[in-house]
Amino acid sequence: MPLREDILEVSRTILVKDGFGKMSMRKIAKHAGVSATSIYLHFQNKDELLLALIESSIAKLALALEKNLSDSDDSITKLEKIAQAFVEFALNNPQEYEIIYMVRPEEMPKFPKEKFQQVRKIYELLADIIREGSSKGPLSVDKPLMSAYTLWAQLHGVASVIISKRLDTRIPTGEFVSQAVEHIIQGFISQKTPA
Amino acid sequence: MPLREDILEVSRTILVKDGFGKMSMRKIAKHAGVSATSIYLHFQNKDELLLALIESSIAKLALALEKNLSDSDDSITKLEKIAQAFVEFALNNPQEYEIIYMVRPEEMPKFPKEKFQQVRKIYELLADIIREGSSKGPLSVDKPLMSAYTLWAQLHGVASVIISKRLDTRIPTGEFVSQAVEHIIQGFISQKTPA
DNA sequence: GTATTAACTTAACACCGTTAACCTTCTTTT
DNA sequence: AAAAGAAGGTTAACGGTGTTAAGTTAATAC
Repeated sequence: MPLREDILEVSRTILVKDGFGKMSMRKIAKHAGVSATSIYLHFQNKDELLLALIESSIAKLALALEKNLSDSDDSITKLEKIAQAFVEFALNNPQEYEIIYMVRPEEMPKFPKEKFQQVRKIYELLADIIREGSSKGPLSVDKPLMSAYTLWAQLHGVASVIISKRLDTRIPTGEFVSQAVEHIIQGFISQKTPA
Repeated sequence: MPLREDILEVSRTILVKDGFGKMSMRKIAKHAGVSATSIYLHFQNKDELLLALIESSIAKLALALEKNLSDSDDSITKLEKIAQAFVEFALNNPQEYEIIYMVRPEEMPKFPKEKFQQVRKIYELLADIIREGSSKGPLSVDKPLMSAYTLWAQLHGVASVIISKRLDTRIPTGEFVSQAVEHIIQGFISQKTPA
């Protein structure tokens, strides 16, 4: 009785094991013990299936970030921990991270914007910390939401560079991550020099 | 008489116009007035063709960056200009930028590492500026090459977030880019607060 | 003038996402 | 109990993909 959830689970397994490129409808069907066309009874098309996978991966990422939040920490420590957790999640779950942030837009032309709402929760989480650190802490920031996006883009850059194997082999990954994360967080603390 | 160069040119046109996902061997062949299999006389497979395209796109990017270099500028201005040029190139040539930095590794399993050497020139260019600014300027950096990678990863993050349409619709792109770039460069100028 | 090589061809293989049409089986309605 | 419908499944097929094998044609080299 392979239903929606079974298909999703099988897909997730294949995605994590073989990556998005190898995740075909026929392969999913075979692993679910069902014909390929059956999937279309539960999902409109592959994009919709992918979307469902993205949603669950986003939830997983959000959870991983929140797990590293402690009320007793000051804003900077919070940012540091979250930044570290973000990159760690990406490196430990490259296939899932990839579909969250790296699937190319022209491959999913009708990607519904409202489904990305879930990701916004992550930005709002970042923005909240930044806002907190900005009011009663040492963070010098005037537009928290925009800064949250900047932070996120920076972290994404670090993660994606490693995942897509674009890091120079001379540079050790671990060292790069910790230096980059430290540098990025530092950028939020520093006083601006007047122009 | 479509030879290697002709195929490359046709491929480049299709890539820029329709994107990587739509760039099929058969389509290239049709536009080159040749059978699909002919391409395999000049390129081992699609990955190799793609690699050649990546190389030429990298050269184009390197040129775009160098064009914005002026000896009369101080290190910070140089970094600012290059950073701006980097993101601008990405946004103005999204398809080419995508294949340079966003093509997933599992789609090109046998990607020869030494071919990425060309990209290194770009890092070295960044590293040189950082090194210069570190010795006789206000940049506080101890590992120039690693810092170059950090800078590049951050810029890539900003570019890729926009190209892959992951930027919140509430945030205006232009403003985001300029604020993010400014913030990133600022991060290289700032004094480190002692741990 | 034979041999080699470069450039090309068609036919085919094994995949892909997706659709159409059809078949069960179980549940609900009359 | 009979009819209707929904839920879950099927096979066959369309048009696409990258790629390989085998064969052709034309020029160039000895």
